[in-house]
Amino acid sequence: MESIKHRYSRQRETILQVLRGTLEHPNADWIYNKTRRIIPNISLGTVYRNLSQLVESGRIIRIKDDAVIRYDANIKHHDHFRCTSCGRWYDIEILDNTVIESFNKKHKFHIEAFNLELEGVCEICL
Amino acid sequence: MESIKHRYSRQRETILQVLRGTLEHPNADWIYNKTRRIIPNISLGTVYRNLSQLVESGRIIRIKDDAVIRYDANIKHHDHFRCTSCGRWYDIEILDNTVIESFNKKHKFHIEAFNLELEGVCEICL
DNA sequence: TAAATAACAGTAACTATTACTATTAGCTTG
DNA sequence: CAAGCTAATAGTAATAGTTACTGTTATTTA
Repeated sequence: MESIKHRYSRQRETILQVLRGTLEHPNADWIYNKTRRIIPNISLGTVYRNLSQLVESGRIIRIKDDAVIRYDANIKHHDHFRCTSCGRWYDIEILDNTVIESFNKKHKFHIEAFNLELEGVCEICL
Repeated sequence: MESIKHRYSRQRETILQVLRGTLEHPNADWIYNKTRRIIPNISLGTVYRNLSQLVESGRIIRIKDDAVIRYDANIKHHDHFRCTSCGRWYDIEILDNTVIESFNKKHKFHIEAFNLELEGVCEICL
């Protein structure tokens, strides 16, 4: 990762700071609106392009809602839990590499990445 | 599940047969085109509506690509693996309920559903 | 400090999905 | 089994999220 040559841009760094400054798992539009408070004339296209670049360079990760793509600045492996009652997203830990490695040993697949999404009811709502 | 009252419709049953007849994990548009060979004037909206109903009633499941929703007629729990080289989707088994149950015991979350997606390189491509 | 070009803002286009409307066709009940 | 109720339909318009395009700006490098 991070092999692609990217020039510095204030827009990209601001987007990253915005995302690092929240525990929500926002989508592009949320990030766009927050970033606009800092760079009022930033364009939505710039947000999308930079989010993709940040994913590409491994500085953030993508998570997938039913339809919308959401982002997370926490790049160490973790799983995601969505509360069906309040809609919050949580970072949780269930899967680790050992599960994957043992699968790789048994089969002729080579697993490079995995994404686990859970849903149910969170502690607050219970 | 299957508590909702649905009238019979040839369109819905045909869609289900089309999906049961493939091991691909097609999206709505693919299903629409296949179904059109049987019911030429079926509408895309009908396909979407029925896919949602079939999910609702537990006869099929949804899986999520980066952007597009895909469907699977195999409703027994399994995980999905996508080959980054050829793009194929595979049904595989890694997670089972015991992993989830043990998590539920340790935490105050109540997990109701989970979806694991993996990517890497498949046997054929290796 | 000038040339090369990545990144930008602004906007148009695209794609997947949902909503709307008038019509058709399963189901229920007298 | 015919009449009435309304789910489901076809066809189309609208929406939302995302990507592509264009002329301009700004970072890098030599």
